[in-house]
Amino acid sequence: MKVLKNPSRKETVEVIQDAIRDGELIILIGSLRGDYRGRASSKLGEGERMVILKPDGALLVHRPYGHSPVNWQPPGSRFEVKIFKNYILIESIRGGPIEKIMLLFSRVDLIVISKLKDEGEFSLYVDENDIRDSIFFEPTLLEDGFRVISREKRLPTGFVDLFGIDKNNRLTVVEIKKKIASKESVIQLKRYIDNLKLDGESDIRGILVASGLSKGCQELIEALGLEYKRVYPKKCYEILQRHRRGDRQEDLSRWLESA
Amino acid sequence: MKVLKNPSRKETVEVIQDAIRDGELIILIGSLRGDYRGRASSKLGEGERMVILKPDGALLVHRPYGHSPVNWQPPGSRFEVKIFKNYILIESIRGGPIEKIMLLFSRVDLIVISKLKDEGEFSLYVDENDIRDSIFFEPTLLEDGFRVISREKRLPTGFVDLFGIDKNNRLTVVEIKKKIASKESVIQLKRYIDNLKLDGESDIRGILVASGLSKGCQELIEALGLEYKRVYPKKCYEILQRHRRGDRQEDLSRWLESA
DNA sequence: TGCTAAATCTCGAAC
DNA sequence: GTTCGAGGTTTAGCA
Repeated sequence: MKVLKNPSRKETVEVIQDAIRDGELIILIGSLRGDYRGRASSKLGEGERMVILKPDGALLVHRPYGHSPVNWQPPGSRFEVKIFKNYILIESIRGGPIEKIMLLFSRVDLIVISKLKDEGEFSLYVDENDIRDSIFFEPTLLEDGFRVISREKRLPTGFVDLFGIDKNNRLTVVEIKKKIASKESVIQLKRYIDNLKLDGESDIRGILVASGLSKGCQELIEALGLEYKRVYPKKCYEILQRHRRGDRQEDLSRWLESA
Repeated sequence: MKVLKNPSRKETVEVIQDAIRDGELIILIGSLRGDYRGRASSKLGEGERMVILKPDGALLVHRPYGHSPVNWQPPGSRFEVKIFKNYILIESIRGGPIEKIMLLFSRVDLIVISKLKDEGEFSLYVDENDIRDSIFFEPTLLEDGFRVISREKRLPTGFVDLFGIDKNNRLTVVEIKKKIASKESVIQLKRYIDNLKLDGESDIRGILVASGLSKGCQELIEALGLEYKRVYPKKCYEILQRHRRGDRQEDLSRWLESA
């Protein structure tokens, strides 16, 4: 971690160039003007802002207010830093579509250089239980006329996520995957159905529920006489909010332990 | 500008609370976990990130990569900072829709507090000169059959943006505003026309060009016998791109002088 | 205030 | 690499 207050122009350029080479995050605070040319075009007059240069090439210019950066460049862009007259000039060039941002600092008040190590997992929260429960609460999410018999039904080869009856009174087995379902999931669903058939049931539907299918899954599903139903995490979450309104007491200590 | 390296927990809380009260921008670098509940729900595991708290209530959690913040809160949210066990806890609550972010810092490496003064103008696509030039290049943008006589014609009371002749050979004065035109603009246009009438001209059209009118302007325009033509910044930009293709050579020095 | 349409949308996955 | 779809989309413009 390196912090420089009121650095000289020479210092500024050197430190930034070094940091870019070393893959570090750079934060600048100072007074600058901005110019952008690309898909659109914009001009930004002189003012005090913070500028972030990320190791992956992303660039952000943030004013002291607002959610969104006033100017930016996506990851993959290339930085150039140099002294231009009495200014520090930072350019960011993107390759396709060709776009260019120029930032002209009349003053740099602060530079922060920092190598951030961030491997924490991020999950937009809908896990398989949530999807299962949202179908339980609103079966039309899966199909009109579907009725749930049980959640988490035990079979010799594992647990069936959902077990129910469709509007034509056919037994239906539902396998749920959070994101993209693999062929493995399809085969597992088939295995459950075969299991139940050995138990004497004959006419059983199998539905794979997921927010997507990996390559070749659709063909396999059809070949095995199964079905696929896409569900949207966002929609599931909305259903859960409607039905779980009461019991959503968040406990900070529990979060601490779980994470 | 205040910079604290490896502040104590007590120090951290105090400094942040003071900065929030004083309407300052806060930058934090440290290791943290995050939790979000609202329209959706997300969990973010431990990792090193930068967190920005803006005076207007906006919150941004940025990983060392990517354009978008991994967690955020829009302006208008309320911050709370406190010590929780061995952690620093920052909460941000939004009022509608009700959303909440919890950030749990296991370590704060750096705090930067800064009052940024930023009144620079931001213009996307075009400024008034650009609109004027795009009408010059493609007069049909204003009206079929319109011909430009001069840009920036001087009058006793100021500069007329555009001066020309319409398809019926009537003299036409054009006043250009970039965004929403105010009543002041309408009155100014009327003043120009009265000026020209004193010079002997009798039949003069006045057209106000803008991308919108403020409340009550339309009535005033009609009352004074003037006209309004809406132009779209994006459309102007496309016209300029077509006509300025050759001389788009950007000259840094010129930018410096113009801004 | 609530809806609709555009965005320098971004981001990720499929083709 | 290009295209397509979803998003805590965000944001601006209007009714």
